[in-house]
Amino acid sequence: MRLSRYFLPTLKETPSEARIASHRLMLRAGMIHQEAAGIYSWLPLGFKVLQNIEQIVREEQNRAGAVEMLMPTIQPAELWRESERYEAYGKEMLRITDRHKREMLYGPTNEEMLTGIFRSYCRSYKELPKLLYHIQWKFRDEVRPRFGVMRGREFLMKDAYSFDIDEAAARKSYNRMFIAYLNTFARMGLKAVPMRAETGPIGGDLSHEFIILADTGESAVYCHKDLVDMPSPGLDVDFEGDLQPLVDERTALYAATEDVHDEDAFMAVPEDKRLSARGIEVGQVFYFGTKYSKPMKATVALPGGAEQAVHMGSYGVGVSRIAGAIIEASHDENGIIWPMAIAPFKVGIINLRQGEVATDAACEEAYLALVNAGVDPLYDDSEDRAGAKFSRMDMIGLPWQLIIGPRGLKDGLVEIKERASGDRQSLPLRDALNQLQDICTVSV
RNA sequence: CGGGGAGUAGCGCAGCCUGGUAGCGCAUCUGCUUUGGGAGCAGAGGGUCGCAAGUUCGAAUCUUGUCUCCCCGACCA
Repeated sequence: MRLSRYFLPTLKETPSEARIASHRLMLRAGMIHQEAAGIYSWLPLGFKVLQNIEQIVREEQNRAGAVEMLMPTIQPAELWRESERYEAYGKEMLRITDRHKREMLYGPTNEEMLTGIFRSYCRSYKELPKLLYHIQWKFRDEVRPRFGVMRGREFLMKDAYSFDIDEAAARKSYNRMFIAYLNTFARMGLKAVPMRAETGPIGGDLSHEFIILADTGESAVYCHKDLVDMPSPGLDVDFEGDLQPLVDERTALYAATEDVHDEDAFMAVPEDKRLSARGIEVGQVFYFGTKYSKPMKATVALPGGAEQAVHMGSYGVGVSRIAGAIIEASHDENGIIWPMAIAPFKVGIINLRQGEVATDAACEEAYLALVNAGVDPLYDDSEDRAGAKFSRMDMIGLPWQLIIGPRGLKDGLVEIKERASGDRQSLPLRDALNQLQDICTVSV
């Protein structure tokens, strides 16, 4: 993509309303545009990031055996009356009345809706288990939205729902999602620690939150240090096999959010292994048994003919929130530092002297070569001065920069700069292109 | 929802106390010079001062109401 054709409205000055790094940088890098408190448009650069996150989530859900579908944003109130959550949910639920005076709502979550779908079609234990998910916008009318997309009112979320015959079977579904989440976050370059958590308004008695450690985290968390660097299970996990040992390995050590923190248990952790920090929740898994299936009569026939309410779980990943969370976990004073898997473009080409024949030609050659290699670089072909281009490229955080100017070309050289380390090397254009192609092909 | 703060040019702000034809920096446009870390000089364009009432000869400025945004807390993915 040529910058001159792109829509990248970067800001030199920081909008006054943004207080934390990710919010500031998302506004400055032209990723998002605020429409109202907690409601944002996703501009092209931000949208690419969002899609990259979404795609990784989708691939890992599919790998774990979940099946994608799509439910609407608007739901009828009746469904929520059945579970008695229509009144219980309170003002966080955005309620809408249509032209026929029917009560509707903008969905804050979809347990009721999918339970409704399930009971319409599934009558026998033979149809279990089922594990379905969708990626959809949701709305919770937070009293006080803040931190940009990390705590917006409208947010993009992946939520999966499992239906099983009993608790033992439900736990297997729970484990699938648990393992899938570890791989999902690892692929995004995040170190997410599963921690025991409160079940909240969704209800149930088994739940883990997946937490990214960051100084600006929303809540205090406590865990055993070894959990932070424990490697992810890996993409070759056999989801049809027994996942319990993998889950046990990660739940044996102490890890809890402040809501369920047990100081005595934490003190049992060796002192040099105790980690108390702040964290950002990027995912949560719940098992809640028959909380919805019972009142909503989602039952199946057992082999003997008796009716049994299905055991359910739900599993969320905050897709839009992760965009902010990654920046919180990965930035410096110059701007964002995208992990390779999430970066909106993997390579940025900087033309240091737009209009100078040899420089333009070299940039053009580099651009076309990378495009043809499937790399999708962002080529800064603007008339801006070198300094402005360096600053902007650093701010938007593309992992690799290819810097081409007359000074280097005189000796037949260009520069490659790695955003994360700041390391630069001078080399012939051919070599630079080969190197960038290798890097981008291997890690994608 | 309790407490606090702010709405003046695209962005960041001053002016308000003490009413009298609306300003600064950045950005934008034009010209010249410059050209490897957010350039310099000269010139230009752009605002019914959130909205609505009221006081006054006269309101960005004073009064009342209202809307929106932000911060702290409670709540939450």
